[in-house]
Amino acid sequence: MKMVTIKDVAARAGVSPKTVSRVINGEDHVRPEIRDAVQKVVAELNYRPNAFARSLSSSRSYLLGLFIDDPVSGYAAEVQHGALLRCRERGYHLVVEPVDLQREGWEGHVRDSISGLRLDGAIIAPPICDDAELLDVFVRAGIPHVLIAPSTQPETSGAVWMDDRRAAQEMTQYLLDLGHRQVGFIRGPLSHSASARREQGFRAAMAEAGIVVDESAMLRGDFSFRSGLELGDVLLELPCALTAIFASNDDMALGVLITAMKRGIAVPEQLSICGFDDAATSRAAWPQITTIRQPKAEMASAAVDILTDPAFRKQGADHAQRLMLKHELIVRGSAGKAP
Amino acid sequence: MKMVTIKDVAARAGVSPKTVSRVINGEDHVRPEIRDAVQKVVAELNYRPNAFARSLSSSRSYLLGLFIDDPVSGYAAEVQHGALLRCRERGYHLVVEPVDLQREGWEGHVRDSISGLRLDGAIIAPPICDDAELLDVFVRAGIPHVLIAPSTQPETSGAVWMDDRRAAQEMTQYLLDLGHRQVGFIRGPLSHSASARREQGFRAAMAEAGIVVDESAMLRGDFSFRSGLELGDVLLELPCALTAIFASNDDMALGVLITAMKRGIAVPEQLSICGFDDAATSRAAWPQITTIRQPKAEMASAAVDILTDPAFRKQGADHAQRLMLKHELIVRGSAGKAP
DNA sequence: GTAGATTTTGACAACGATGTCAAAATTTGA
DNA sequence: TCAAATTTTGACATCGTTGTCAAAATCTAC
Repeated sequence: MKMVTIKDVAARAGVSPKTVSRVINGEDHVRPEIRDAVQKVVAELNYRPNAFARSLSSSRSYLLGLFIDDPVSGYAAEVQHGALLRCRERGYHLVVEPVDLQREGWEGHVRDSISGLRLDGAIIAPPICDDAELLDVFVRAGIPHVLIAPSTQPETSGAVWMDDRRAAQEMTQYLLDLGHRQVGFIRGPLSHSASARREQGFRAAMAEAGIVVDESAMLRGDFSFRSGLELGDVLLELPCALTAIFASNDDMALGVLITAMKRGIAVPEQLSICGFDDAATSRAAWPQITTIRQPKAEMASAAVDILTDPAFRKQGADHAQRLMLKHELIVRGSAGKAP
Repeated sequence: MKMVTIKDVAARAGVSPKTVSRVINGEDHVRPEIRDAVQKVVAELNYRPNAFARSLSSSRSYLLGLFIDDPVSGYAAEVQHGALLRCRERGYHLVVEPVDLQREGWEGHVRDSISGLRLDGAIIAPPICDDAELLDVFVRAGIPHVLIAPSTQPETSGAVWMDDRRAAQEMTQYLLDLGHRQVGFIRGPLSHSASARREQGFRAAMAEAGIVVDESAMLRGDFSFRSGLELGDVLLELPCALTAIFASNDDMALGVLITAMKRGIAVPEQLSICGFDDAATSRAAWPQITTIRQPKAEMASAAVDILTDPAFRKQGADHAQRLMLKHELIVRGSAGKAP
């Protein structure tokens, strides 16, 4: 197919290609009447600049990379969507790159994207945003990058996050306010730093209420539905008779819910359950799960904003930017008054 | 950051840039010893070709577009992942483009991707792969494209799909074999062509068994959890006392399941439920939902294969390729013997 | 050993935009 | 009105690769 080039537009508008370029990029120093004329021709010919030529010439790619561990998860999907929409608004495109740190050769893939595609910036999702070796690849390549919900915040990286600790604390407080005193907690995997912060929040709220946490009711899961199923069984066998279980993500909360159902335990009448994430599944269950909404899409859009902000781009990756977004406690049916 | 160019490699290997280019692209006509020498230098310098320069020069972008309606759905995630992995194997990158046909300006966005990024090919997911206007944009642009599970198969488009009709027929037969005679069916939205084929399969199996379908037990949902919830209520009020309900996707099946639970109806003892899709949620519920596994990732990989197949690329989009993949009936706990 | 066929190699010109910088046009100030 | 200051414009080189095509090297057959 014949493509319309900047020359075609220039010829038809009776100006030089450079002038057309100026109009397209909204630069100064173009007389209004010429600007209008050029824009008219652009519209007429339906001209679109060739992204490759532009990138080659300007050494900007208008491409952001989203590096993510498990692109199939609902979490990933929401993050991606948030990033995608904002990219579009900003005239950028998004390239999604799955990174499996367990697999040999991940570094090569990441390098390929950075060097081959000349990414203008990178968004790195949890949990891989906590991997020092991975971050080092970006730092060494001099690519501006923003971490989503990282555990530590390296000087050289931007970051967008929410207060997991505080959110977990609020959720725990919510349970305490409902009269619960025997509360079990299911931690997430060590690889997810957020899960540690959630645990801290839980402990803080309990301590504040003067309740000694029963360590036998603090189990570690792996964020999977199955582990919720299994650990729920363990918790419900406990002699201390829990009246509430707080799982540090929704999939596990769902597992606990199903386990309770199998055992004929009424939720929330006999047992309150709450989760964390506001995953799609938390709404699919019955009763729907009381949980914490993470601003997933918003974190991603914010990351795009940071990376595409002209001011930020100018000063380079030195002034890594940081931003904390708000979470929200979503009350649904799975948690109720203590029996 | 200083980038390594093909010239650097050429200089160090003592050959011309063109020869390096030949080695990199695996072309013929390079003496083995030179090939090896060049490859060694490439490894030493950690050279990666600049994708933009390459694209600009060769008028190939090594970029495929995935055009999708709702990128947040689990379906989308699986399709995307399948495509992503295969793209990587083939040295391609994937750009995901959400397309909202309801929104003014979608055509402009699609055109932007095609023209601006010079996509080498496009994968179009359901349900938008059934929109003639959208397809026309690709056809006119002369972009090879493969439709995933489309309803009709235009001559100018490739397609990858599964046999929805047959799958639904098998599922229905499975219910019939379990002794069910009063079976309700929840259809999908008209916009999803697959849902019509699933309905046909259901009717075919019922007809074959000599059972007259009760039209009042054939309701139309919109593939959402909520509609399963509501229509489940309607079906369970029916005087004909259904012993099984076949929802044409898992989210709706889940809705029916929850409704049954709320009403104290035991699944599968009193009511069998089955779905379609093998969505993540179908495993999260209890009992887990008996369903049809769609080869989502496989369809996407196959689409990538078609688009990146050199033979296909050479002969152009004229020889649109077609491929049907196998589904699988997944027996879980939500369907059992008729009471 | 030589002519001719074949393979291997490299020089050079694209690809389509933007950056640089100097020329042309316009405005300003006296 | 003219010189100087300022704004607007375009010529040209450049980004890093690949396509084209002719030159150089090698092989084949007599």
